[in-house]
Amino acid sequence: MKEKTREQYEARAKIAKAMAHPSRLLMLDLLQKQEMCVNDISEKVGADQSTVSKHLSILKEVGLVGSRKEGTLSYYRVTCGCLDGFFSCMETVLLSDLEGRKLSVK
Amino acid sequence: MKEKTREQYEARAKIAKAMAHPSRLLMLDLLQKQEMCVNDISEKVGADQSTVSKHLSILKEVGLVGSRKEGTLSYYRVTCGCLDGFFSCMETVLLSDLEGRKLSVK
DNA sequence: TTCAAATATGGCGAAATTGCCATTATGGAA
DNA sequence: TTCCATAATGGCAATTTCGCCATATTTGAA
Repeated sequence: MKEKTREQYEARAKIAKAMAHPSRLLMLDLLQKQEMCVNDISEKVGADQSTVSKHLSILKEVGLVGSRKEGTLSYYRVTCGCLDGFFSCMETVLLSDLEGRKLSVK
Repeated sequence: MKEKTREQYEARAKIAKAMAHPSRLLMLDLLQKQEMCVNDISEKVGADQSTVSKHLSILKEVGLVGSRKEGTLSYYRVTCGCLDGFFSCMETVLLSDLEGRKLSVK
């Protein structure tokens, strides 16, 4: 696989977009540790239930989380096992960025 | 490190946002292989020079790329070594998402 | 069926993002 | 200096995202 198509980059961008929000990153962190229902997530995140529900549908849309119904409750969970690598890379970038700034500010 | 602050999630979200665009993902792919100047990137990406320049400043802002000047040229390059993990995780998500859809469509 | 709890969806204004054009730096050559 | 090539920045309209309210929808209990 050498050259990638525009479609492939758009598909990737959708995933990055889904993660490009503080609340959704928090949700991913939570849902990676344990399955949770919307109301509990809403409390943890501190946003309206409808807002959280929409965030969850965005994450689900790109396949980062899955859900199951139990009565009137919807339980969400992270479905992919590679998020830790994702996050640790972000931390690496943040740290190296700090060092870079120290240098550039002189 | 147990609980993360909102600031930490916002910092991560900035990085995810920087990657949340097809052209910027393509640029990261290019600049990971080799250093390039703005004009060459512009041609490869197929967008205006000013557009590319702004994209690059977004990537640089969060520390994903660095630059050096040589005469009137600005050479950009990827500064973090963990992007491959990033991208392969995205591919994993995309693939598992496909399988999931096969099931859900019945 | 009627009611209540949990979740999903519609809608809307506010805020952010996007991409091009035009303009402004910046640096090398004549 | 002037001219030219490269890159960065301002500005602006179009598009997208965001978050809440209000309203559906769904499911179980009474």
